[in-house]
Amino acid sequence: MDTLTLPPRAAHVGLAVDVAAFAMHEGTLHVLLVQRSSGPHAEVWALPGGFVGEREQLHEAALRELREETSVTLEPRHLEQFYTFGAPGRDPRGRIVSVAHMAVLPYGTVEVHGGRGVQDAKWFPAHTPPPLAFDHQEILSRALKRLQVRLEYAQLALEFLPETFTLPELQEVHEAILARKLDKRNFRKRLLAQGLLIASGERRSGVGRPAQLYRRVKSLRRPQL
Amino acid sequence: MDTLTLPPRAAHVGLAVDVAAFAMHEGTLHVLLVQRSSGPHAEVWALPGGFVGEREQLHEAALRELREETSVTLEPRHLEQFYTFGAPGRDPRGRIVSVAHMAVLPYGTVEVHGGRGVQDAKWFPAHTPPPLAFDHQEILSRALKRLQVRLEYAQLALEFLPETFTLPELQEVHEAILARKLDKRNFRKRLLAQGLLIASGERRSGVGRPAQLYRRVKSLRRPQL
DNA sequence: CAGGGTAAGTGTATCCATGACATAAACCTA
DNA sequence: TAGGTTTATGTCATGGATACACTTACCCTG
Repeated sequence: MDTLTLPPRAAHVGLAVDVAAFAMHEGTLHVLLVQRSSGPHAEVWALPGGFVGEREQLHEAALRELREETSVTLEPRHLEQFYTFGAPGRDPRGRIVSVAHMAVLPYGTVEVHGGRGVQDAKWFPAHTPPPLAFDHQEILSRALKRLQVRLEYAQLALEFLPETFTLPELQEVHEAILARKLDKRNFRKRLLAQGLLIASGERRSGVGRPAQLYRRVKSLRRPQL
Repeated sequence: MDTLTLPPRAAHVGLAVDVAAFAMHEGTLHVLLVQRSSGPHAEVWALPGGFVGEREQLHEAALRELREETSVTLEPRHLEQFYTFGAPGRDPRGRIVSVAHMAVLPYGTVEVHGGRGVQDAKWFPAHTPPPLAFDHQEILSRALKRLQVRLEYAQLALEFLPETFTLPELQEVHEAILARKLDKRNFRKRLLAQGLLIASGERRSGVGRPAQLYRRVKSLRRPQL
């Protein structure tokens, strides 16, 4: 019983991770997808993912697959396991169980190209993705729901933005995730009341009145990851 | 690519389930534990659990292990996957990843005895368990937290009780899970306002004024399981 | 059968968070 | 300098949560 001794019926269960990685792009929430080049569902778009190494943490596997398949180099600002999908038959190759993760990449991280085993990698609008391989549509739906829930704790929305940002920009992030419009005045009230933001120097010279720039406060308490 | 072809480095990852099963007993929240009879951590108490079969749903494996190891025959009123633990080294036998589940058993389900591979099975106070094998203390802590969160949706507390129950009994369940006292009047107000309970005939002749009996309303909408 | 013990049951006032809503201020450009 | 465009701001009504003390109903015992 010292080295691994599994019952024979359990020996062929494969363990994988899949990652729904989100980022803001032109005011819309986007999700990172890869186009499969081989295996089942070739040519079809799918969430980045793959098998977990023998000595690998689950979240490490998620990060590795994200980098290998999409050439995204930046560290995700947030990475969170949210559900494990294990229905028999979800993968035609055999019994494969996938620990699904939700990730947030900072604004503007959109330069991706296919890597190992995939022919392309691109951002798609998260609420209206193309047809997806396997049960990835369900995984994506659950990831979106989790993202929306996490938004209540409000810290997470900041991870989509650069270090300094305006309140309208932050509101745009919330609206893109929730897929609905919010009231400007109430949004400001609520966000500023939380005391997570501090103002700095003015900026944003575009059209109309310039907007105040904010940055996030030091970080009083860390949310449960 | 038709039969399972995994990269060699992933071949020896074992997939297991563990179950934190809760029930009310004498006014205290209890968790069901088994005493291991062999393997690592023999003699030590642990959450019921074991390996997932090749053609088995995850929640089916959880139910099966619960029955096999503890002789609990009743259906859990609630079963929910809540986190997957996969740190290398969490099990000395090798790389074993465990999909952890939280279950609620109805009130009074206390007749258990050890089954396959365990020498005993007993209920313990959930907030003050004995030393546990592997990382089961952490799994139990997370299960408790999830149970507390689910309490907000308030349906779940009813699953701990028999079909008819009094408001003080329901309050006792909430207090046992949250590990703090609640105000009687506010509790009634809140619970009755939800419209999930309907009164029936009076009863409960014990000491003091008799308490009104309630039962849960049909079930308007099913919570996400 | 009366009084004491015990637990169930009830109402009000306050506070805080949320949502609806319209106008003024700052900058840019033509 | 006038018009366009976007940021910024305050009030009122509503609903939910919290704090808090006394009355009612039944049982048991003397």
